[in-house]
Amino acid sequence: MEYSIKQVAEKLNLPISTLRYYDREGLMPLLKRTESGIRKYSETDISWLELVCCLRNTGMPLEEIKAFMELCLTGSSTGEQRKELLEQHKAFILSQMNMLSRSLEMINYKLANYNEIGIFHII
Amino acid sequence: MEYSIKQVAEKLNLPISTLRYYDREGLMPLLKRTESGIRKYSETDISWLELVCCLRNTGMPLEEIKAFMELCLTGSSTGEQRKELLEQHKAFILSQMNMLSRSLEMINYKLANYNEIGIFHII
DNA sequence: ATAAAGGCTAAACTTAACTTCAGGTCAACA
DNA sequence: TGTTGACCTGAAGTTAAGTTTAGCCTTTAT
Repeated sequence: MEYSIKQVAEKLNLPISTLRYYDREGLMPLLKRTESGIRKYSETDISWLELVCCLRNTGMPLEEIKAFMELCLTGSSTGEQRKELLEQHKAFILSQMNMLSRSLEMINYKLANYNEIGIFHII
Repeated sequence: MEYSIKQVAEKLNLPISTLRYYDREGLMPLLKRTESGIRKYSETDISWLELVCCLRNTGMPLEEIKAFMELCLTGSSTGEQRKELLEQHKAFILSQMNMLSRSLEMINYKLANYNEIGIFHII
């Protein structure tokens, strides 16, 4: 099954302009076109895009995602490097989660103050 | 106790340029200066900055932080609004954490594949 | 008294990640 | 056959959040 850019945009909830941008930036090296130049996304393209979104949403820069992709394209010899890259990003995500929960604590503390009658000091 | 911009930068681990930028953007309305115009940060300024960093690190735009600050300055009548704003941001943080843990799962799944001998397919 | 270290400003520059625009092509259907 | 809707490109514009630069002033230590 193949999908038009519009269908992919709806499926992944991304703007069409972003899909074109990712392609332009070389993040979709396997993406095929019709003779007349229209993009046709395969299931594999979509899986790859899902991974791109996952990495992007968790703060990996497109440059790095591209580097990862290039490792994938190079073949099985890069397995260790790819693993290393994902491990690093995993550590990054864990530290993000950590920061979020510390911030959450701070905010809960503020909110608790707001709930005590009359405690509305500055900050 | 009062602090110079350099001391604050070290304490909060922020570049001096960022501290000046925050001030320039109106995020430090209570910040005092010496006669000759040098910033002197009070303990309160530092607490406020810590909150700013907490909100900023968790994805709140400076514009919104500023809006929150202005509510704080307006006084106790804005208690409900401030509470509402923090509650919303709390919900945002929770959804962030959610996304991070879903992404973590995906990455763990990829990593598990890398650990199985010979499974180094594309993507 | 003077030099070094630290402070100040306004304005320009940077970066990532998109989005918008202008102008053109393609495909399907009434 | 023509018009409508979806697609294309290259180039320019946008936005947030800073950073850098240039030129100048102040404070402190020698």
